[in-house]
Amino acid sequence: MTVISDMRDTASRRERSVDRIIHILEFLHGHGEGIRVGALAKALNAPRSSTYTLVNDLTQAGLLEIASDDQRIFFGKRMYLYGLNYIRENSLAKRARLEVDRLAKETGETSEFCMLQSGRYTIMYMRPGNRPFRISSAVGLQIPIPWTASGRLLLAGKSRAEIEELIADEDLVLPDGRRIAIDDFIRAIADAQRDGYCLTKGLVDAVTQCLAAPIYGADGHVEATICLVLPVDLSEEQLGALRDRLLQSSRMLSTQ
Amino acid sequence: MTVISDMRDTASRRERSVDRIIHILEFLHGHGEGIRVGALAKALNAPRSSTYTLVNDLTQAGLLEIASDDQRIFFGKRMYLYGLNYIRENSLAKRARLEVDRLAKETGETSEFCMLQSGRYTIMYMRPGNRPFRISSAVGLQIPIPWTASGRLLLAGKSRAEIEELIADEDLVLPDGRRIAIDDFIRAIADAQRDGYCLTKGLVDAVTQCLAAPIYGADGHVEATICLVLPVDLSEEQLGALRDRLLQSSRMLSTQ
DNA sequence: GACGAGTGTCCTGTATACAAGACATTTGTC
DNA sequence: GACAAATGTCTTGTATACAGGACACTCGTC
Repeated sequence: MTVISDMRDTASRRERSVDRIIHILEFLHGHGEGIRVGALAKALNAPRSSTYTLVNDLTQAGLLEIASDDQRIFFGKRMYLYGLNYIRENSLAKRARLEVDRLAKETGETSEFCMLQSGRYTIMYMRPGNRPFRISSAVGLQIPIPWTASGRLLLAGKSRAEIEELIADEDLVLPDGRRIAIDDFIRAIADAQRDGYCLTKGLVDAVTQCLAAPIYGADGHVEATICLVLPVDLSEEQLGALRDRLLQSSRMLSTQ
Repeated sequence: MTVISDMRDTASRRERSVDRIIHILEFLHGHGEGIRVGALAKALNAPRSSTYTLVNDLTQAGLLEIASDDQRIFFGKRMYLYGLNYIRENSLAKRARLEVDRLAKETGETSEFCMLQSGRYTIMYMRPGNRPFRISSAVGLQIPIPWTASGRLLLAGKSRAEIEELIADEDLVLPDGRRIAIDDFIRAIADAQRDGYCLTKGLVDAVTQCLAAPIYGADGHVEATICLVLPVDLSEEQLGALRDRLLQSSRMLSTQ
């Protein structure tokens, strides 16, 4: 039965609106900007009429909004408000947010709280430091796992096969065009697991290094990370002090 | 036809899952904390079996999460990530966020960006100031409109009937038990509209005053507000300077 | 001004998603 | 340890939500 249902052509069959909604939201998230309803239907390979009614319903509920100028639809105010509930009430997120604020204040450096969600790496919360840095507005965006120190920690404990399965080939290419060898990457994951932290230099850009520490869940696996975004030209002592402070936060958040 | 459909008993009829989903999310937002599936179904007067399948679908999609300890469901990570898209991409929200950060930095005072959504007042974004204040974590929560200076501006231009319609009776009662007379409230709205800003003292608590300025939309109505949360014991000059600075932000955000 | 491509709305038949209810477990209380 | 009140899963029939397609508009483009 499952075999048949898995095999049948998914292209054109009646679909529940729940699934349609989930697909719409996931598409918009990946797309990153507004899209007209017609184009949305085409992109999802969904019937136009159904898409129109669904989008209208979601828009009326405020989950989506239609740009008044070009009629493109995108996430709405309500979606934002609903989402805030998560970061406010979720136990780990709540504690992590406070700790990131504290860490940024004490060290003066940009601090972040990061997680993996369905194989994608995301900065969940960030507090900028005192340095006159470019403000990265990457909060909430999906970032290739190999680009980050946190990513190496989050994959700790996974087998080579799992890792290869999880990492898309193009994600191994850095913004400047360099390519990370998969063997180096897997070695870095093992190192990070052994050391209990991870430091990466000049990955996303040449002037920053990233120092990340794991946050362990109840079952002992790495549930999230907390990390510092630093300039590359720090002394060994400075870096060591920051690492000790970061590991303190890491332990604090790991112990339930 | 519409009359009949409006009149029929809404309690027990087949409902589309879109509507069920919207009701679930809206309920959770109002409820403010997790709830078991059974209780959710009862609260929404929805069939248990449908509620289970829907909640399971939404949980698998990450829009909802089930607390591992007591099986309560609440908003999930994905919902948060989707919501971040709004604040990142929405034109007004994007500009307002930057301006709030700038305002907080320049003045050293807690600054907020507020909106009305389906008759409820909400702090959309906040940046705390330098004062050792209690941090209000009311971002994203629904707050009674009469408790706030921004609320008075957001109702500008509405008729008495509309205002009475919009304000629930219990919302006129302040946290300390005092009750705002509806006539005073309506007068305050007119004053705020005339002055182009609004100052309220000791409404939510005795030691703070709130200074709010309107952000006008393309059609000339008050679309949002930007405001400062201040201690009550400021001098006239200090207050005047802050007001001028705030009105500058207000104009900046109003002009598309 | 004819044409193709797109948008948004409405109608209709039927495949199927939903509601109801049964069942096996778990949980808490006396 | 008996009982009531939950939870979570599964099956089934039928009311209806969805897909398809038609229609009337609005664009640009040649």
